[in-house]
Amino acid sequence: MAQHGNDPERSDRQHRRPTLRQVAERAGVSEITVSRAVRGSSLVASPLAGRVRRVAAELGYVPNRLAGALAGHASNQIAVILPALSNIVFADVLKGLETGFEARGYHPILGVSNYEPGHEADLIRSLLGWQPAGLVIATAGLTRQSRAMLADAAMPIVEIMDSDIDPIDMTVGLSHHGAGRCLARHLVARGYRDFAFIGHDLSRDRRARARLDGLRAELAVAGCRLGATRLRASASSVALGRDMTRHLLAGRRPRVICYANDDMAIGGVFACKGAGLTIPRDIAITGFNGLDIGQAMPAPLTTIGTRRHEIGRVAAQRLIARLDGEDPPRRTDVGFALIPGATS
Amino acid sequence: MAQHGNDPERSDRQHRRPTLRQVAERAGVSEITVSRAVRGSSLVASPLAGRVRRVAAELGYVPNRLAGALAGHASNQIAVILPALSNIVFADVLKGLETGFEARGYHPILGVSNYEPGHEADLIRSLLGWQPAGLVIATAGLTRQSRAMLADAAMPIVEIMDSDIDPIDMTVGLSHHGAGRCLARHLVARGYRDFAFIGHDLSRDRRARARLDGLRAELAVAGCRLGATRLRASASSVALGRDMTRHLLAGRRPRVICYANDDMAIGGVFACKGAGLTIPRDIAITGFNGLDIGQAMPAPLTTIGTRRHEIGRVAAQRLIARLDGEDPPRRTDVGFALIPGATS
DNA sequence: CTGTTAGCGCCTTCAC
DNA sequence: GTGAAGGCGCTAACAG
Repeated sequence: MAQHGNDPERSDRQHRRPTLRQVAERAGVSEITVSRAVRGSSLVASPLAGRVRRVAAELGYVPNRLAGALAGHASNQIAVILPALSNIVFADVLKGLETGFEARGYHPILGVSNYEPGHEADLIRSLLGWQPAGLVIATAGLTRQSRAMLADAAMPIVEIMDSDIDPIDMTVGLSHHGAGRCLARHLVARGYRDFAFIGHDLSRDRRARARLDGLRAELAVAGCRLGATRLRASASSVALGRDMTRHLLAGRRPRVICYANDDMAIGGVFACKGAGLTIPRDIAITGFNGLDIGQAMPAPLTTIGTRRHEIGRVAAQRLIARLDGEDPPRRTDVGFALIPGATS
Repeated sequence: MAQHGNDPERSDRQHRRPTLRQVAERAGVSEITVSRAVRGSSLVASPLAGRVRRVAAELGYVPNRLAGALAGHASNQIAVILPALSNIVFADVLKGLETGFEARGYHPILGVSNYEPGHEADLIRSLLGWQPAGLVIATAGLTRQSRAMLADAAMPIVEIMDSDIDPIDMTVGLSHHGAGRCLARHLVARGYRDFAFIGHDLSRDRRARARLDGLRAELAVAGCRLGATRLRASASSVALGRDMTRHLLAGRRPRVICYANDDMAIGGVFACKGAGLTIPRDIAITGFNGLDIGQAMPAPLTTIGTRRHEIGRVAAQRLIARLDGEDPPRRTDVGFALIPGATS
């Protein structure tokens, strides 16, 4: 009946997609043979496989992966939980993840925690329900419950961004505390002694907090003090960095201002220039991340370069390695690099 | 036997998660009752429902959504296909989508096409296999095949970013051609006559191409000509904008340089300043997108502001409306806004 | 190499 | 209100 491929029941966006059975009937073979042919199993004779695949293509057959994963105990979805998407950092990481996973046919299911541990817990529960093959998370602060769910999940888990933690399963990232210390040493070595800090809400962003702690610790070692430390409870941005810097400059001017990240530091550069200051003669400025834009400025920003895409790529690789039965390292430090720049 | 909740078979990350059946047995009811209780159906007496839910929680029961979606013909995943994640634009859109969907319990499954139509087609096929409840796509250039798959898919589809297209189902975006024309009119009205254009690879980015076409068309109307049009086949970035501008300035200097987007325009600002030019006295510069950083610069960028988060949010809303049986508009133009700035 | 049988875990439909 | 039967579409395991 469906001989001439013109099905009268085809009512626009309502008709059901063909299943294995339809293809099997049309090709005159069993369902399992179609299943094998479509998946490229070598258990089907080549000519037959070719014919079956042709029929499948004609019918526009698309395998139902829900059913496949349920029956085969193997989803190729990966849960990915990030704290934010508002700056380019996590977009870079996500791109790295996507690149690494995509090449092997895995697809990310995305959740964004907004740096809220409670919400993060909900996301974990919710995404685990899809029985993903693995989970990648840049934590916002795991609750006890979150930790229990992850410890219980029978799948590879990669905690990304921070290599200082003791991972539930694996971690890929860098030492934020170390990055803060590295920056401090650099600045002290250049002779700076009088520091201030400007950042966004660090109670939620633990990694930014670790950088500040590292900075402060190393300055203490050098006998310096971190002076004014201004934090504002809002998302980081260029405009915020600029405005907070203006306020800071209204008071006593420090010799160096360290910022929580490049975005804010760039705002700081604008504010200082606007105040008629020459960088780094009158004031030095540092950021964190090594964003393209900071390095493209007339005076490239002094900052710590991070390998965000690499973190994503390697995290994907580690997770896949585990799925392939290998035994990848529990902890991977992708490192960071001081970028001297010209603002200090 | 599992009386005291201490299962000896619990070998770290190997044990199977409890299913409806386990919960049912433990609670002394049928599976379907547990199913109903867990989903909050009113078909279960309150006290019973409470007890069942308590048992489920004790056992750490997490519903298998794969099975749920397969049996119930309703996944709550949404396929999202974007051309890139390398600049903040699509990260903003994705955040908007995530926000809109998350509130209703939908989760995005992400694919990135890298502006490759062939890859985009693969992604569509692949993601449709998960039987998502809907699909959101910022197209890279639909192939005939892609178009057929989408037209055939029995689900709401939102094509985002561009409102000029004739959508397969729905569209949410803005008129890029209109944005180009708007910018041209603004510049002509301010008396500019001598234009150049700098952009990245527009053969792949059709929307950027549409902006250029609109700009050119409107300039023609005003009797002006778009002079040097430099395009380079690589991803857009601040550094690329800066370098291409340096090259351009080595030749005849135009009165205005329009850039494909803000990133490149910011690079242009840096290059012009580096060349000792005063903006806008010696040369005017325009971008596209209205990024935070462009507006935080000492001289805010002349640009077209786009509502990226809004596009994502509204796209999610439209898609959900359709799932709720409503009849949302086929075409939604979220508009754009000329930002006069101080660089022209 | 190909096919048959028996589920995966859940939900719809229909009895009670 | 609660439950029993059957099936969603696919694949593992085994049979031929």
